Amino acid sequence: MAMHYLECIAISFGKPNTNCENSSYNEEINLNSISFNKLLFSKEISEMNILSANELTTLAYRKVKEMILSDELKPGQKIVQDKLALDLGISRTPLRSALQILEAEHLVQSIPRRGVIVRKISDQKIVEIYDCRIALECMAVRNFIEIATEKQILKFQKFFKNFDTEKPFDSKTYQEEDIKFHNYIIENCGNEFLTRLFQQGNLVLCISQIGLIRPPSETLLEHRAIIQAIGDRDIPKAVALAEDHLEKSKFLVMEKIERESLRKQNG
Amino acid sequence: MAMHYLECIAISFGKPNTNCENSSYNEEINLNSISFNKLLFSKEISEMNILSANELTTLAYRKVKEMILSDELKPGQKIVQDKLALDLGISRTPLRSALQILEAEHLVQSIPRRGVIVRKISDQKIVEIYDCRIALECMAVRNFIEIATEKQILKFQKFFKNFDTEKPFDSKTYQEEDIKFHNYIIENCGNEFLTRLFQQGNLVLCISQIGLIRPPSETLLEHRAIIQAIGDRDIPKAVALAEDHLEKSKFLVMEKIERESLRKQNG
DNA sequence: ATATTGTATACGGTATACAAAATATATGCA
DNA sequence: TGCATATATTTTGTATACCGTATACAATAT
Repeated sequence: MAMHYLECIAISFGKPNTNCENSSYNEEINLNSISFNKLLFSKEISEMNILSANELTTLAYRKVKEMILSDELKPGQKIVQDKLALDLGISRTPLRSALQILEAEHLVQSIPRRGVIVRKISDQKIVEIYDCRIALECMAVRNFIEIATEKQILKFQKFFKNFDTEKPFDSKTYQEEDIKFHNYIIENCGNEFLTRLFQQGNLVLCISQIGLIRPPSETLLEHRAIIQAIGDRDIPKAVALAEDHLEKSKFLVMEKIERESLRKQNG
Repeated sequence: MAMHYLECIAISFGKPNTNCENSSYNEEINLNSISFNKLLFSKEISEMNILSANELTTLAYRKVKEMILSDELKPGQKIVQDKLALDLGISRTPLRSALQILEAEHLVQSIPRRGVIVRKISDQKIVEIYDCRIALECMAVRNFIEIATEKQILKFQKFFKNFDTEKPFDSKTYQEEDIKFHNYIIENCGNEFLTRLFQQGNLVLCISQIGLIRPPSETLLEHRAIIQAIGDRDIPKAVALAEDHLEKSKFLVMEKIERESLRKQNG
């Protein structure tokens, strides 16, 4: 049963005289018309070079994702495709494509013949995500130290330079820096698959959605300590610090769950 | 700028008198008409309760995924949507939806206005996936031992019961058992997010695609040792064994990369 | 007053139609 | 014959139409 589409091997891709010559097809696309939420969509974390540029699909994907992560579309809320498509100025087809992707990312749930609703990221899920991050980021720190060039280390040491415990700073900017900091390690540890896994599962973004878990005064010192240990290429110390850093935030979320569980019991 | 679709909160879901009463919407759907590749699509690993039952989309998703993982659709090959849709007996719309999902899973790459091609999973990627699996599965083993009930342990100890080093056995069946074994730990360690991450990233399936890396005679003993250690609830030992088990396979793939790299240099 | 059934409407899922783009083919010219 | 340009064909991406199902609401029965 030889299927006839098996014959259509792609041999002519990347030919000269196309607008894709000599470039990776993973290149990102720019849709300047959309104004991004800087925090949630900082270049490092979600230019989503995973995705291709089905222009309107990409537009819808980004916009809807932004709406979900910024709580403009609320958990449990049903997304009425006609209305949302109208609002975005596109037809339902690309919107539905975008929703398929968001469903694969688990940000949205499709119920057959009912529609698509926004998923809720429970605190329990946040704890679970933290456990995954701890496992993966510790691995990333280890590998990063092993393979990082001096140049990479130097660039890494620039993180949080502009933040000072003395004078107050914008917490949104701080959170953005936090995201970039963690992503830098992930993206430079020599494991491309890891980067993709983080993007696919929104491991960083999902947690960021609930805002800062601990005050910068606390985490800034930890970040600095991690930077120091990595600069010294002290693997055991860096891994321990990174683990502790995430573990502490996770613990706070666990405490919150505990508190709310007790409150429920006591009425 | 209050958007009008914000008002359409889904409140009436799960009403009685519908055919969805009292049931989770995550329930799986059965499309008996499709014959699955048992190995690649064993119930445990990919009934994909993540996905909703857009019936034809789901059908296309499964079928195309199976075709990719079984090498019926080969890496680099272009998927001509018209032809494939015709072959599957559906229109391009649900096929395209399926391809969107597969792209999010990175099994396929979409190039704007050119088409969709099947991605190649390089040996280098396999190594990267192994690193992620080592980090995550060690965490899973630890948590599984901590929370597993006696019943779960007992069920777990049944794995590989029917395999004997003395008499030969079907390697496909063995690989299937291997997949189930690893998935059992992942799915019972109390971290639902982890399960999803494995499904989303195809962490187990991608590696299985290249077939058995080491002979069962070797891995069977390791599997048994892990089972033993978990049965004893010996966390350090179990984690060490699990890590070693994966690390050994990873090492073989790394050696293969090395060999091929040398062969290339020497012509 | 409450429950039940029937009907209207809204909405989701799929197929199809159409336009834009890319690839393949043909034509003309050196 | 070989290359450049023009034309035809294929194929993708988007919009829209259609159909079936789910929900809402009203009318009727209990």
